[in-house]
Amino acid sequence: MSHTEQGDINELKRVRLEKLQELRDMGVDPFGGRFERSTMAQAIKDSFDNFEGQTVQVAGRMMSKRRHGKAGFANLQDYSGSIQLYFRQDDLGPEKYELFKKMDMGDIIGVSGTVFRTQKGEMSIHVYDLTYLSKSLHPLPEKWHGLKDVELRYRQRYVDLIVNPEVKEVFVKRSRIIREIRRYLDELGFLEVETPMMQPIPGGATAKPFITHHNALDTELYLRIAPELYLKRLLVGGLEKVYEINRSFRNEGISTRHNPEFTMLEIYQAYADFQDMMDLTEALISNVVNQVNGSLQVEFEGQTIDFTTPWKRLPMLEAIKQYTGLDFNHIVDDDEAFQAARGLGMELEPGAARGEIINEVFESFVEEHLVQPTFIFGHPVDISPLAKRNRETPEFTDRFELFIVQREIANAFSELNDPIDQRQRFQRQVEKRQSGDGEAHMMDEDYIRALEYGMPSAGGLGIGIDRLVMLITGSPSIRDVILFPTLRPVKE
RNA sequence: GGGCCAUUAGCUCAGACGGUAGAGCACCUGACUUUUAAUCAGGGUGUCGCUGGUUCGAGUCCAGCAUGGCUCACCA
Repeated sequence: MSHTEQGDINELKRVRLEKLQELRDMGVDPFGGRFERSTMAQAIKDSFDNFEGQTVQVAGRMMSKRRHGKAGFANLQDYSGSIQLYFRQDDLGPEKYELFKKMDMGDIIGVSGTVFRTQKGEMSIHVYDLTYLSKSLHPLPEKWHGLKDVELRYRQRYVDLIVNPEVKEVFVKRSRIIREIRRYLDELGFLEVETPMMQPIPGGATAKPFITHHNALDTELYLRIAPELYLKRLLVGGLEKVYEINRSFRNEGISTRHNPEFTMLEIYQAYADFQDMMDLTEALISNVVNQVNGSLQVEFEGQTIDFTTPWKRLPMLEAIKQYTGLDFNHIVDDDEAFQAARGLGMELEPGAARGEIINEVFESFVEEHLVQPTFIFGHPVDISPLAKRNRETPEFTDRFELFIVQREIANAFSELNDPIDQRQRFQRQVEKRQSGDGEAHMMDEDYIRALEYGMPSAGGLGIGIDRLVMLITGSPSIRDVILFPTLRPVKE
């Protein structure tokens, strides 16, 4: 232990360190090893009749302790739940009972005993042997308010998980959601793949990347902002139905809806289009919600979200017309669009393209109204550099976004597979980049070459897993569904 | 990055007008062999986020900084 740590040590920790030494002096290893459990706390409660009178071995963390002279009670918490323990000096003998007396809240122990019910009816274990498995040196937060300090909850998630049971439930649910997604896609014959997270050219989204450096290669690498371009290379290679669930990274602001690293699901299906992806999105999400929550209705911030299919499908221009009265079908050039947006009180940078303006208007006036699951489709090509143009109206794309409680949950389109058009779109992005837009795409020659070999027409879909988990678990902040959200490091 | 708010004991929180720092839980000592927010008797364990300033005197007022939350901007 370092000198400074010694100096900073507080009374509570000092007392526990002393007890630790006392255990050692008694010949007890405070950090015991393997312990054979015969069952779990919750299992005993769930089928008490089968367990009553039986001998069991359980292990876990002691969360409370009530001593009554030469007997006492404690509560033992394991992954499944918690159960009360009963200790009697007459049954344990003075040495083991001394161990019980020394036990602190938070200590991890294994016990052996018989299952019984107390006079007050509490299902309990009458302990006749106990083993120290880990001494806890820090006091746990208060027992009925739990740990509330948000910063501490995120920084020391382990403590949060110990004392706030609902936190564990959220992350168990998150795991089930992802498992259910995998199961669903695997059953449809999709192949799960892993593509580079460190990329020489970051692409597939408009976002600022993190930059890092590889020493041996002496080259800059970017943490991926999306897996998209690699997954579509796989379509070229003949992997016709692929998906990837993993992290992407964007070097942007942090908010209740944004974490610098976040989990995205991307799915690509050859010979399909964005309509197929809409059907898939609807089926996938409604299935997951139903499997995980046992219902298609979900409460979120006082609102009931109904995932019953089919969901509303609304063309973007239609939605804008509905909420602003503006019909961009009749506003055909950039100038006119600019004036129209100004008329709505929007401040725009001069030189914006009609498509960009349409998107701005949509985000400012429509998004806030989209509470129930709604597909918005038909995005301008100006804001969709990787999406296939619509046959009838080529300045729009066959693309949709899914909105639920004002949040964008999914984004999908018919994938652009024309290498010549793709090159021009990249070129346009490169120009934007040169004029200072750090989020615009870079030219990706290898991706163009892949398209030149021939990529089947395909539908592609991206779903923000963290946001989906937020909805399903009723969590208002993305930090509530990420175990270790990004925080500024504490500096010494 | 902007705006607003918060920061007091291990945890959850009080601290009017500026006058020697408080409670509950936890912890320590003792009593108690079926309690469960156990109870009873006793004990306060603190760089009031940090640095300055105003003042006879600052947890309290002022400024700057730090960390976090909400929100706006940006995005998924």
